[in-house]
Amino acid sequence: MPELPDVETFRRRLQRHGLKRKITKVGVNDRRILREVSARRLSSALKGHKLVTTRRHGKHLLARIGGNGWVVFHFGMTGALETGRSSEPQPRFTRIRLEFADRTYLTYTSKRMLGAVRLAEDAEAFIAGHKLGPDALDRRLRPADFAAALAKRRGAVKTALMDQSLLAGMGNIYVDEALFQAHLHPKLLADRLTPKQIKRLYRAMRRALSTAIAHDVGVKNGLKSLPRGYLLRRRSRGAPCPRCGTAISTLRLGGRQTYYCPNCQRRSWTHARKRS
DNA sequence: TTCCATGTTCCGCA
DNA sequence: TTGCGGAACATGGA
Repeated sequence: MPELPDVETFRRRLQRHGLKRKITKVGVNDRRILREVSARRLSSALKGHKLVTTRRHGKHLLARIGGNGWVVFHFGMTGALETGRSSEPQPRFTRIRLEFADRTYLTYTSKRMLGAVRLAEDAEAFIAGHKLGPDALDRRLRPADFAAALAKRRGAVKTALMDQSLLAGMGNIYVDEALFQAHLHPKLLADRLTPKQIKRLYRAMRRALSTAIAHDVGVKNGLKSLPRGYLLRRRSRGAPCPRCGTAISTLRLGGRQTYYCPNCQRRSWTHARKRS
């Protein structure tokens, strides 16, 4: 599930239900999810302390520990953060569980175990160390920065947008949506987009991400709760394009299945450059 | 049973 | 050096 909008939803959940409560117990159900930290060290860093602030950068969620440092969550393809009362059963696939003094809990769940939980001394250093680009929704990211980043890329625009070192937060799903909204073929070359196309893409990307957050896509009905006109509501081959009715096509790009409308997202001359 | 999956990383090749 | 395809990771669900 987790791309930027989902992680933002988890952040808000943590902000609301996980801060300023004393952590009384740290349960590690499966230590394979831990990176560069032992279960014992994670526990001693958290136990007796409170989480005091949250922060999201791309698909990473960071929570500042009252004592010192940060706990950093990455969700892989199937991770989530859930909260509840201690009396309720814990969710399936719980890997890490924090018990709070007010008899509530926070769990990190992950079906496929592709995510990671770690500790970091400093948030900025963590972001820099993991070579993450600017957050895709960061207000400081201006269209000109976006254009400059794309201009440095040789390959397909879709591949560029998925590269977390260029831009943090976009994944397979939302890249498809942004390209669809911007009427751009996924295989257009990033460094050959016109200023107009880049502007369209920038707007479509920001709109798609903030719309998904506003619609609580990470919580409620998932992608089905997006407004009409969104490709993601029916992301399947042969489904009618929500704009023109043409059957949605697929292609494989960067190892991922890519959905697009062959009519709305026609290639133009900007793609025609051949590799030499 | 087989295939696919919203992420990341590493390897080999061109 | 850059970009890309493919595989691996691990496991549930269609």
